[in-house]
Parts: sequence; C-alpha cells; structure tokens
Amino acid sequence: MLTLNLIREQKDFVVERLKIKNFDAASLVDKILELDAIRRDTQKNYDAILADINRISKEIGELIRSGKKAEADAAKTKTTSLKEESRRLAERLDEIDKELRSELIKLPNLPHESVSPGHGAENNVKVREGGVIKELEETALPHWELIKKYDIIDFELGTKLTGAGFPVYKGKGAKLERALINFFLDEGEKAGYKEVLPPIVVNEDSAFATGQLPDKEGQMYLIGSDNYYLIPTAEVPVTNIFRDVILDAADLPIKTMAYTPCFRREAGSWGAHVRGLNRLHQFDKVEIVQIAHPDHSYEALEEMVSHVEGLVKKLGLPYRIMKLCGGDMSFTSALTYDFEVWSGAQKRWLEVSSVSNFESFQANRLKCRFREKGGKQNRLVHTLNGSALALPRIVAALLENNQTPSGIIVPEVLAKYTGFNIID
RNA sequence: GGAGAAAUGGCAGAGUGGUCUAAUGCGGCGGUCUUGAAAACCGUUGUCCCGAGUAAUCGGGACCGGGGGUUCGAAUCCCUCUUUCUCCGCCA
Repeated sequence: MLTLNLIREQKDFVVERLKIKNFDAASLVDKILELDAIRRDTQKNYDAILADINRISKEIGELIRSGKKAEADAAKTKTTSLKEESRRLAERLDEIDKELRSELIKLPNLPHESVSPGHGAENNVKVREGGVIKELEETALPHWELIKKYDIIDFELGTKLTGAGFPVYKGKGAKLERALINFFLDEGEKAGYKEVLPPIVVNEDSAFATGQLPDKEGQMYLIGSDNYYLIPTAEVPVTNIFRDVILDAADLPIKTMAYTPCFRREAGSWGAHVRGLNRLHQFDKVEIVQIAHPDHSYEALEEMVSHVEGLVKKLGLPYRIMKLCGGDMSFTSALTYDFEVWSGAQKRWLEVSSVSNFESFQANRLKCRFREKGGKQNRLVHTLNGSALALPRIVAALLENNQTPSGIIVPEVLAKYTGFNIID
C-alpha cells in the first residue's frame, strides 16, 4: 500500500511511474485524493466536537464538586445535541476511512526507476548468466519419466492420497528433498540469516498485511472452519513477525529465513509446461527475508541476489538472472530479479527464485517502522524477500541435467546431506 | 472440554466513575561531577490522526488486550471476543 503522503505530495509522479507497470492510475488517484480531503475535513469537525464535549464534561465535574447541582444539570442538557452530532460524524468518518482504504489498496507499488517498460516475460532484461549448458544424449528423459524410472517421486500415489499436484517423495527422492532443504538452510545461516520455523497456516490479518489478500484470495487454500489460510510462501508468516513493530535503526538489517511447505491452488493452469514438478499444489521452499533501512535496501537486494546465485552455482546448474520489466512484475514489487535454471530435457528455462524489494509498500500495511537515533519521526522500513530456493524445479533440473546411463549424479555439495552420490 | 484468576507505557507495577495531564521503580536518552568510567544527583521519556508554522515547536483528538455498551464524564461499571496463568479432564 502506497502512503497517502506520497500520493498527496507527488500525484503526477505516482501516475507517471505506474505507467511502467501498464497501470492507468489517474482516475484512481483523483478519487483517493478526493476521499482523503473529505476524510480530513470530517475528522476536523469530529475532533472539534469531541473537544467541546470534553471541556463541558470537565466543567460539570467542577460544578458538582462545588455543590452547584442545578448548573451542572443545565450543562448536561447542552451536551445532548453535541453527542448526537459526534455519533453521526464518527459513523461518517468510519465509512470514509473504509472507502479510502479500499481504493488505496488498489494501487500497485511504484516500480524502481531502473525498471524498464514492457508487457510480459519477453521484455525482461537478462542481467547475467552462469554455468554450462551441456547437450544431453538423444535418449535423455524429462524428469517426469526419470522419477518413475528410479521410483523417487510418485504422482499417482499423491493423487490417491490427496489429488493432482501433491506428489509423494519416496526413498532417495525423499532424502534428496531433505538434503536440499538442509543445504539451503545451512548456506543461509552462513550468510547471516536467522532460521525460524513458523506456522504454515495464517490468519486473515497476516494474509492481508503481505498483500495476498484481497487480490490473490483464490490462490490460497482456505480452512473455512477457522478462517485460516494455508501459506502460499513463507514470506507471509515470516514478514508478519514484523507487523506492528517499531525497530531500532541499529538493528537493521534483520535477516530471517524459513523452510516451509507452500500451498498454491493455481486454479486454471494446465498444459505441458506444468507437467511433473513444474507446478505443484504443495511444494517445499526456503525463503529469505530482510527488513532493511530504506537507504540501504538496494544493497540488501544485491546481496540477496548474490546469495541465491551462490546456491545455484554450487549445485552446478546453468542459470540466468532476469530483471523483470514493468508488465511482468508483481503488484507489490518495486524491483524483482528472477532466477531461472536450464532444464536440459525440457530444453527451457525454469523459474526457481524471485528476489524482490518491496520498499515501503508492504511495510506500510504491516506498520513496520524504525526509529533513527536522534530522529524525530519513525519511518517505514523496506522489506525484501526471495526464494533460496524453491525445490521442485531445482529437483527437476538436477534430475534432467545430471542423468547418465548409470544413474543420476548427485552434486558434490549435496552428497554429505544425502549420504549417496548417485540415484540408480 | 470443565472451574477459577488475570491482561495498564520498553519492562516491573499502582490506580474501582470527575486535576489520570496514568503514581512509583527499573531501563533508555541528555546533563552535572570525573583524566576516563562507575556511583550519585538533575532533567527528559510512547504511538497514530487532524490543524497552524519554512522549522524548532505549538494547539486539538484517539489509544490502559480487541470490539461494543452505560454515563455529561470510563483504565475504572456492563456485554462480548481473544490471549495468558492455575487446577481438573483428554492427549503425541
């Protein structure tokens, strides 16, 4: 959520910037400013009436204390009409507030000045790439064949237990999954991230604060009996740790990471590109989150990008880093880098991580601020997050790229976690 | 699931209808003293909204777990929800 101050002071700038995201904000911004003016006016009147009531009440107290009962009773009748008016204004203020807020949350975050315009993935900008793409043998199999051949991930069994998109990891498949999680967490710890193991169901307040509600409601599984949501990403519980919190500038940046299963309904997605591990309803992910000082959040972003880059390098996967164009960025992001790894048998790039700076957009909803030493006013922090990493597509790429006639070679860095170096 | 108790500022903790403008202590910040530090002493202290001002600041309003109510007036009384603690039950 953008701050009202920004919209008030730099209306034209807001409208101009949002064009990069192909969002025409002009009429929405006007409506917001109009509602804002009404709200302030209403509040001014309301506060004045409350001040009157407070003053008269104080006088009544003094009159009663000095035994002037008749005068006190007279004063009481004066407040009757004021009370009626205050009640009316309180209702009006509440209404306006809600309306203003519901409009305000329709505005996407402003893209960073370096974000280029564009409509979709085809306009994203390649930042750099690494690793070596090897040509696989003619007989190379896509991962959905490999997992059957070695019996390590079972979709049919998952369908029996739950439904499509909920695979069962078996034997070396389960162990590989566990190894990757531990590898990612250990690397994160080395990079200074504090591990947390949060709940994987959250309440409405949390889902709202990170922006999953209201616009992505249909993407989350809802536990209706308690009105809880299964998390689509650890970003939700981890970032919400900092909801309604005032931090000390000296404590920034705060680096947190979490492994969690993630749940996505992904309604309406089918086709060859979502086969096998490419898109699941439940998957594992290690997420890194930083709460940063606004003056240093882009340094934090670069640091996160190089952390993620280190992971894919160590796994020996060919990768490229894409800077998203305005049209391909999420509603809440100011700047996003996507990591893609090469899938040898599918012969295409798979997105395995998305690292973003949300600047103060999430912090404003979260009400996460910080106090600067000697500073008069609290400021909103900047929040950032990134996958480090999402497992299924990493597994898919590892299986496909590392296949040999005798089995699938496990990357060296993982061997100490798996206890084996080949899946056969 | 049953019975009882509680929720107050960064923390501890007083406050049962009207100077609560929330006592006091601890902590934090600033200062005096000191070569420096500690101790002692003095001062200061939260968040949000509205208005005035270039600004320092000033004025008004809201906030004592959340929501609602009674009253001219609520931290204080009533209703409701949530959470925590104690005891009992159940349980990996």
